[in-house]
Amino acid sequence: MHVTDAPSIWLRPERGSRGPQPTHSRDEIVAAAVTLADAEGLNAVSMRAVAAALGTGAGTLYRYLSSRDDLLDLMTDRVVAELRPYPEPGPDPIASLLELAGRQLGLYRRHPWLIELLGRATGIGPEGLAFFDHCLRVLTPVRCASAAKFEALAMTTGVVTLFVRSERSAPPPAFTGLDLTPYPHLVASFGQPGVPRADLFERTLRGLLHALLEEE
Amino acid sequence: MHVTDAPSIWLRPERGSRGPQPTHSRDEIVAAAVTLADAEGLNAVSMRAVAAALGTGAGTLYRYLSSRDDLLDLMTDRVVAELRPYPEPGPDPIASLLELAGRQLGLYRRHPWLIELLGRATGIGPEGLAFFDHCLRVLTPVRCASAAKFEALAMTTGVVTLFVRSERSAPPPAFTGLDLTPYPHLVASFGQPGVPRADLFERTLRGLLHALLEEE
DNA sequence: GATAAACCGCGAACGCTGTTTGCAGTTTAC
DNA sequence: GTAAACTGCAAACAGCGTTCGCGGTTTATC
Repeated sequence: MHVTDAPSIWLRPERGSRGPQPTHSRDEIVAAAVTLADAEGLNAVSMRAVAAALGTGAGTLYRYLSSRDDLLDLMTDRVVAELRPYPEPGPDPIASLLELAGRQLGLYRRHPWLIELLGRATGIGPEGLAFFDHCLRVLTPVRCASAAKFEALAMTTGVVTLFVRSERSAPPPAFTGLDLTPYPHLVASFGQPGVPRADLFERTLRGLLHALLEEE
Repeated sequence: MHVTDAPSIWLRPERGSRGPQPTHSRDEIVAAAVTLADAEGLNAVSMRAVAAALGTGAGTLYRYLSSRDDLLDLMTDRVVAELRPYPEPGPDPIASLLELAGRQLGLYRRHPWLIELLGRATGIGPEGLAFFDHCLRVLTPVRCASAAKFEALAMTTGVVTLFVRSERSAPPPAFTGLDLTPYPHLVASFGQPGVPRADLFERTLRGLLHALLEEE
């Protein structure tokens, strides 16, 4: 099995000391990539497209990054910085955590492509660690095992992404031409309009955190 | 804007009446693709690889499917059929729903690539509809709006995927070489080992469903 | 001050991807 | 019997991430 010895992008210096002054920078490249992703989605973030936005060729980017995955990691960390400044934790840890979850919700709404990137195992950067650290700080008064807090935070972030996903998923495609007789309960449920509740987000997370952070 | 008039793969007949008997079939192709995905992941499911597993060329597959997305939709519906036979609903709707969630958990564990496919807007097939319909049947005794049930079911499926994701995500990469002083709470949390609770799955879903299905 | 190592931008190329197209041969409907 | 519809197949196209080699530039070292 092959193991890449190349250090993570977070540890690699941007450039050495020798050589001509580079035309671009990691920050400029990542900013261009984020702009592209915000406008046209993750698929539009090809090395060639990002390079073209900077007026150069795809190969040039590899002077600053070692792969597209590195670029995605940097993009993630860049927008996660938008979660700052972290609000000072109040007396109620759950309420403070809900406020942080609300900030995440806004972040994912501004940058929908983030959702596709969260499934990756690799790539947690300084800003991601800082946010996680702040969440742990908020949870300090809660008396339960660290592992439970980890689980609760992971689940919270996950539920936030689920909400954004459900917001973005279009209404059901009307099932045109499909025989619905095998699905009687589904058909029956299309009676009442059912206005979605406004407090669904907070309600869900409260139920979740109550179950996961129960003191023992 | 361009709108594809091509009907969904579920409505298109497998073949017409004229012409020679085809060498392959949708089912055979989808089965080969699922085998490939189970063994080597979704990225290994290229049209060429699937075709090679069937001893033919990539172009041939387009006699049976109109795109790779169609293939992914068919793969999803095929494995969702593994959720059958649905257990007869018991007296407690929440308990019955938890049992169904457990079946989903097993399904996602057997076919991890399913998780990557659930984010897509398109592609709910007959088996997916049948499972959804059965969930609604289980929830019949619960007295709340249909929209709330929809939300609860979507959230349940989402939480199941979050669990599988967290199971598959490797332990933290040990942070080799990274300066951890900016993250004091994170470092402090690495004291107690914290054995993960076994009942986490059921506990989480109960808290969630209690919050979402509260009768009003 | 000269030399060598390291770095820059650039363009061409490699192997991979999903998809389209044209061709020859086969089966069925009218 | 003829025409339409279908089949398998191979080649080709455009796009992707990535690598490589080139000439030119900057810096560290002797």
